[in-house]
Amino acid sequence: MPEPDLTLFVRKLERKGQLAAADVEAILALPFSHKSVPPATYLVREGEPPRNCAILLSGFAYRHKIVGDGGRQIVSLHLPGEAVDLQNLYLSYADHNMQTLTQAELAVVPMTALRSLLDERPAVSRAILLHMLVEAAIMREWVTNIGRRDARTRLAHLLCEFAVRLNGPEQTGSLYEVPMTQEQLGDALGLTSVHVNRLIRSFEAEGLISRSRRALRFADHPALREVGDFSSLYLHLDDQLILG
Amino acid sequence: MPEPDLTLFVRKLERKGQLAAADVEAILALPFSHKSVPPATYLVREGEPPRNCAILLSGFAYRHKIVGDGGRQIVSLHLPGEAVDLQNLYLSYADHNMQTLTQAELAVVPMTALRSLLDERPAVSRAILLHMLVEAAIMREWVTNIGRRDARTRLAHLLCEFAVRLNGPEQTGSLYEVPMTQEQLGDALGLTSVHVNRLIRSFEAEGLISRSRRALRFADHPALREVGDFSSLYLHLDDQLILG
DNA sequence: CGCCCGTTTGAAATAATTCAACACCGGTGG
DNA sequence: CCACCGGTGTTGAATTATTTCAAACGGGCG
Repeated sequence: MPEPDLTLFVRKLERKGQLAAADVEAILALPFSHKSVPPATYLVREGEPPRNCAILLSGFAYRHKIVGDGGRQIVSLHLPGEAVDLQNLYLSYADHNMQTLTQAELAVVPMTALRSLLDERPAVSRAILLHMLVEAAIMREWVTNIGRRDARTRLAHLLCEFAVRLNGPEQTGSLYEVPMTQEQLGDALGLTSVHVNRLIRSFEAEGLISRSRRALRFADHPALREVGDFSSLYLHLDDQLILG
Repeated sequence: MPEPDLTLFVRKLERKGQLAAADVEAILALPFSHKSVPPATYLVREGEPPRNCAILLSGFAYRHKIVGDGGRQIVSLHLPGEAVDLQNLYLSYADHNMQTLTQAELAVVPMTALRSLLDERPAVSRAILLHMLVEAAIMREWVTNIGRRDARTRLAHLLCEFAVRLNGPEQTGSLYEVPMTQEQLGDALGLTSVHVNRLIRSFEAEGLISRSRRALRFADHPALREVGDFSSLYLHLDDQLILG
């Protein structure tokens, strides 16, 4: 196993805003401890004060909230390379839970180190801010997806988003693994697992997707985009940091 | 009419993070043009590159997206004192629309001026970042509200949120005006205006609220919070900026 | 006065949930 | 090696929340 480090995280930030060599070094010099955790590990619990910020070196994670009647809503999904607790950076307690979806490798960075990095390096601060803006844009799309699209469209939309975030915009017909159970998909979409199941089966019956165990293939990618009312603009993939 | 200025905006930022006198001065020195606009004025349109950032001196605004079948989803509401285009600060085009809800007074600040302010003043940058974190927290709650609560709970929740954001946490039984039509409420909640109407009437019949024209009184505030599964924690009202 | 936008109400239609049972699959222990 | 187990996926039938369609009402404003 390679010595774990933060290069993946740096690369994600660099893709957005241009960082000077000194900025990159400062990030890589961040103190962290390495951790490997099983699926369904809690990284943050609602109500906790955030002491650390976990960066996903590998594996997937999700953010969720529990409502009064026990229902669960997944509010975001996180891919390898993402810093998972940035949302708590300056807040005194977490308003949501964060849990791993799969087995995952983490770099756990003390919040204080992160905060002083941001104070000292405006370029890093801008890059992080831009990253948060994109996260917010994704959340706006989720609100829209859940609020105003029917179940079929909603699911197709999420599948498209996931594929694009994972493989970039041009993964026509590609194979990928959705690391979620149908119940988790339901919790992300505001649907029941039963209904998600029926929708998946009908996508399959219509030849939009094909499956083998948990892996999923976009049999007809353009059609699925169409069904999902999907456009990747909100992901701001090509957005570069605007300066001045 | 008083000479318009940015003190309300400053005060909102100050409530969160402590700003030095020099920071406050720098914000107040921001160049802006003053504008008074009627209800339903578009401040930003999806696809536009953001050149300016409007700050609401008075009046309300909302952010929304349009889906394929013509449906509209309101993704956030904005109160006087809020900077409305911060979400586009570093993005090259807007992924949503921004529209005034009521008649409004605006301070229109050039994006470039705002960006250089942030570069020069880390404290302001932190305060803005904290403000964005709170906005994100609200959006997580909206996703949860729309995705996992039934229509009745959902509406009660939104009414509670609005009351607290407007008047602070202790406005028991207070009178306030919801500046939205029932159709707009529906678009914010992922419901139809017809259904919103029925819910409002039933709240009224149960003595939870009372109305006179557009104004609304929380006749039984604790009960409405209960119905709405509402807790104000996610608004992070008492959160102070954490340093170091 | 009359018009228009927003509200109100009812009845019929439908999308999605609920409940319940069963099948499948990979993993574990006998 | 097989048997069993728990979690996940699959399917059907009945129920329900919400939408749709349509019509009427009300009040503020030109």
